[in-house]
Amino acid sequence: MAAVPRIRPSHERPSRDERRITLVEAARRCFSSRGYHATTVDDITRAAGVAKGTFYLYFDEKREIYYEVIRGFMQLIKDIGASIAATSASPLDLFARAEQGARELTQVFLDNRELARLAYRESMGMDPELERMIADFYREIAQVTARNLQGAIDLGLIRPVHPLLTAYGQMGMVERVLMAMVDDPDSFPDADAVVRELMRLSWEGLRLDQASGFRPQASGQGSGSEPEA
Amino acid sequence: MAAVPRIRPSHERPSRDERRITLVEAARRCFSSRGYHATTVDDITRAAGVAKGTFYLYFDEKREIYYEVIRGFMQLIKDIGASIAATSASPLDLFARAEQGARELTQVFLDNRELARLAYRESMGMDPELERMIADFYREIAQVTARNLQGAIDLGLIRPVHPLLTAYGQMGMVERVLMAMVDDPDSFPDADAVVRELMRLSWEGLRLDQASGFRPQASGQGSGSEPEA
Amino acid sequence: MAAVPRIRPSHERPSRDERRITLVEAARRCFSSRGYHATTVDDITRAAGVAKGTFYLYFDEKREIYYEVIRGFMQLIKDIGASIAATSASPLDLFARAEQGARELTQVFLDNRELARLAYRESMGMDPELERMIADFYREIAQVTARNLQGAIDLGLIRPVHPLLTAYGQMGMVERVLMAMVDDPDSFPDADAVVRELMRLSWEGLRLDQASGFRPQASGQGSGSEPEA
Amino acid sequence: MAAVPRIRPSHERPSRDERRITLVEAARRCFSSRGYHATTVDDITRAAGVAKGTFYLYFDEKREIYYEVIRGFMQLIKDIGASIAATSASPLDLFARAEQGARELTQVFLDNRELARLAYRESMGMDPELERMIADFYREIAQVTARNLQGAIDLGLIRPVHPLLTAYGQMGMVERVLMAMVDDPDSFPDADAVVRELMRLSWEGLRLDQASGFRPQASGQGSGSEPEA
DNA sequence: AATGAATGAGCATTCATTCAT
DNA sequence: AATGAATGAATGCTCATTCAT
Repeated sequence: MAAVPRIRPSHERPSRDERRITLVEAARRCFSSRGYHATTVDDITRAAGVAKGTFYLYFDEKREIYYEVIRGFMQLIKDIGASIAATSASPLDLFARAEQGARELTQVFLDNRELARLAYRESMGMDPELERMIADFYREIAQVTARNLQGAIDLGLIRPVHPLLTAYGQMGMVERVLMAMVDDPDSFPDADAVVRELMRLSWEGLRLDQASGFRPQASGQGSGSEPEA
Repeated sequence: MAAVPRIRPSHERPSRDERRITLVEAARRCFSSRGYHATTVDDITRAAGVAKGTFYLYFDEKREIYYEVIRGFMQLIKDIGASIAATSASPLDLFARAEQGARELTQVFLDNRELARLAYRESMGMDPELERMIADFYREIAQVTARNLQGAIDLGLIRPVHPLLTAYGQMGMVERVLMAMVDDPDSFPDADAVVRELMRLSWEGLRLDQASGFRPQASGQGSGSEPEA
Repeated sequence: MAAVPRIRPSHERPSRDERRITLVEAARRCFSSRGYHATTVDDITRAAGVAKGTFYLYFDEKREIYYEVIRGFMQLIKDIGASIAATSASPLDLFARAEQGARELTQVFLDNRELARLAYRESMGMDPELERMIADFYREIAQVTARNLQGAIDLGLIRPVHPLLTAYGQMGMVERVLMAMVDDPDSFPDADAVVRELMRLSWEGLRLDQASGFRPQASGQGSGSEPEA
Repeated sequence: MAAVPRIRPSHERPSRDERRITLVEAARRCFSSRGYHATTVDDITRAAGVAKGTFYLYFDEKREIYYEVIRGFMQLIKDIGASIAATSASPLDLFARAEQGARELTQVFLDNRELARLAYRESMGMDPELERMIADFYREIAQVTARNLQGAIDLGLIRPVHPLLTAYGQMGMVERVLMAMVDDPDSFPDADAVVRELMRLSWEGLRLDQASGFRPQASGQGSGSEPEA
C-alpha cells in the first residue's frame, strides 16, 4: 500500500516503458510478416501477450504504433549515415567511410528483410502524416549525402555533380539492388562484393577503366566477370 | 452498308470495351488519389457513373481492377524499354537510345505522377499475386537491361561490371530520382538536365573528369572486340 | 412475312410451351442439385440455353418456377394416389391396389431422389404460398387416404381407426423410410421387400402373428430376419 | 464470503454464457418465425438487444447459431429417447415406457411448434454439415429404437420385423402426425388420444380387432424367453 | 493500469429484376 | 420474342475503438 519502491521481482508488472517496448516489438513482428493492413490490433496485443484494451493505454490509434516501428527502422539507417558523417576525418577516407557505411547498411537490410520491405514499400499511400515522415526521412538522408558530396566536390575529390540528384540516385541504386538481393539472393554475389560493386559503380560509373585514379583502398576489384577482351 | 464508322448517338450504350475502360480510368483516378485500401468499389463506380453491380460484370473483385491499373502503368514503361532494345542498331547509338529512353521515361513519370507513386510505392505487401507481378516487372526490365549491358561489355564499350546488379542499380537510381522530382520538383533542374545528369552519372560515376566526353572515347571501338553475333 | 403456319424445321424457334418446358426442366435439374436458395436465375437460364431476360418472359419471379417444379413432382404422386382410388374395384383388392400404389410411389421416389429431398425438405419456411401449396398437397393425399380408410372401416375390412390420423401416419411412415433408404440404401432390403414390410406394418403393426387373417395376396412374408425363438 | 448467490444488480453485464444463451434464444425466435434464409444477423442481434458485432464474438458465422438452435431441439428429443431406453426395466413396461415417451414427445412438439417446423422442414438442403447433423440425429434415434425392437422380438413380445425399417417407419409416422397436428389441431383429437391411437397403430396396425387388449396377450410371457441380460 | 466484452460504421459482393435494343 | 447489360437493395462479416469493471 505504501509507496515503497521495491526492487521488482522478475515476474512483477513491467514498467510503462517496458510494456510499450513489448508492444512495439510485437507490432514489428506482425507488420513484418503480414503488412500494415492485414495486421489487426488484436494480432499485436495477442503477440504481446496483453489484452486488447491495453493497446490504447499506450497508443492512440493503430497508425501510431506503425509510425513507431517505421521510425525505429529509419533510425537504424540514419545512425549509419550519422556515423559516416560524424567521423570528421580527412577527406581522403571519405570513400573508406562511405564503403563502411554501405556495408553496415547492407547488413541492416539483410537482417531486417521484411521490415525493409515494409518501410520501403507498403508505407506509402496510407496517410499524409506517414507520407511526410517517410519523405522527410529520404530527404534528410539525401541532404546529408548531398552535403557530403558537395564537400567532396569542393575538395576536388569528385567531379562537380548535382549533389541532391546524385544523392537520391545513389540511395535509389543501393535500395533497389538490396531489395532485389533480398528477393533473389542467388542472382547476386555475396554482400561484400555487392557493396564493392555498388561503390565502384558510384565512383566510376560504366566508363572503361583507363588507369582510373583513386580507388578506395584498392579493395574494389568488382565481383563481376572479368572482361574477355 | 460498308464499314462506315457510325457516329454514336449520345445516348447509345457504350460497348463492352468502352465500359471497361471507363471503369479502369475511374479506378486509376481513385487509386491515384486515395490509394488502394482507401478506395471503395463504390468510389470507383460512382466515379465511372455506373451502378455498383456493374463493376462485377467486368471484374471479379476489387484487386483485379487494381492489377489492371498497375499493369497499365508498367506497360507504359516496358514499352519504352522495348523501343530502346528493339532498335537493334549499331552499338554507337546505344547511348543515344538510352538517353532517349530515359527522356521518355521521365516524361511518363511526370505525366503520371500519382500513378507512379501508386505503382512504385503502395503496391507492395498487398498480396502475393501483385507482389509477383511487380517483381516480375522489375526482373524483366532488369534482365533486358543486363543483356544490353553485357552486349556493351562484350563490345568493349563499357568496363566489365556485374550486369544484373548494375541493371537494378540503374533502375533504382532513375526511379528514386524521378520520384523525388515528382515529389519536389523545385529542388531539381528541368527534366532534360536531370536526364543528362543521370546518364552521365551512370556513365562516369563520380570520378573526376579527365577529358571525358559524354561519348565513350569518341567512338571507342579501337580496343574493344567486335560482337560475336 | 405472311402468317403461313409452316411445319417448323427442327432448329426453328421453339413454341412458347416448349420454351417454358425447357426452362422448367432446367430449373428442376438446378434445384435438384443445388437447392432453391443456392440456385440463381442465371443458373437456370444458362442450363436452359437462353438469355437471362427470357426467364422473365415466362415467369414473374424465381419462386414461380420453383412452384412449378414442386407441383410437377406432387402431381406424379397424386396420380399414383388417383390410380389407386380410381379403380373402383371390389373392396377385396383394396390391399392389392394399395400395395401396387406403394410400389409405384417407391419407384418415383427412387427415380427422383434429389427432387424428393427438395419437395419434402427444403420447401418449407420459404414463403406462405408455397407452404400452403405443400400443406394442401399433404392434406389432399391424407384426405383421399382417409376416405379410403373410412370405406374399409365401413366395410368391416379394417378395425375402426381415426382415418385422418392414420392416413398421416402412413404417409409419414412411408416417406421417412424412403428418405432413409435414399440416404443409406445398404441398410435396407430391396425396394420390393421394403414395400412389403411397410404394408405389413400398416396392416398388422407389431402384434404377434397368431393365425393372422387377411394378408394381401399372401405375398408379404416380411423381409426381416425370422425369429430365433 | 461463502457461496452467497448474489442477486445481480440490474445493470451488471451478463456472463458470457448468459449472453450466448440470449443470442441463441433470439435466434430461435427469429428462425422460427422467418426461417433461416429470411433471418438476418441483424434481426438476431436486434432481437437480442446487442450490437451486430457482438454476434461474432460468440459465433463464427450465421450457420453456427442455426446449428445450435437445431441441435437444441434435437437434444430435447434425444433426451426423451434416452429416458425410455435408460430405464432398463422389465420388458413388461416397454409399452408403458414407449407410451410415456410418445406422450412427452408430443408435448415437446406442441410446446415448440415453430421450432419443430424449423427442424423438421427447413433444415434440409442447406449445407452438408447440417445435413449430416440431421441424418445422424435420425440414424441415432432409429438405431436405438431398432435395438429396442430387436430386444422385444427376441423376447417374443412382438413379431419379427425388420428392426431398422420399422424404427424409421415409426419415427415417420409419429413425426408426420405430430406435424399435421401442429399445423391443424382441429382435425385431431386431443394429444392423449393421438398418442394412444399412434401406439395402437404401431402395435396392431389396421388388422381387425379380435379380442386384442392394448397389452400384448394380457401379460404375454408364456411363449417368450426371458431376457439374457 | 489492465481487461476484454461491446460497439457500430464500413465494405465487398451477390443476385433478382428491369429495360433499352 | 429474345437478349444481356445495367441496376441497386440487401447482407454477412471485420475491426478499430470505447468503456464498464
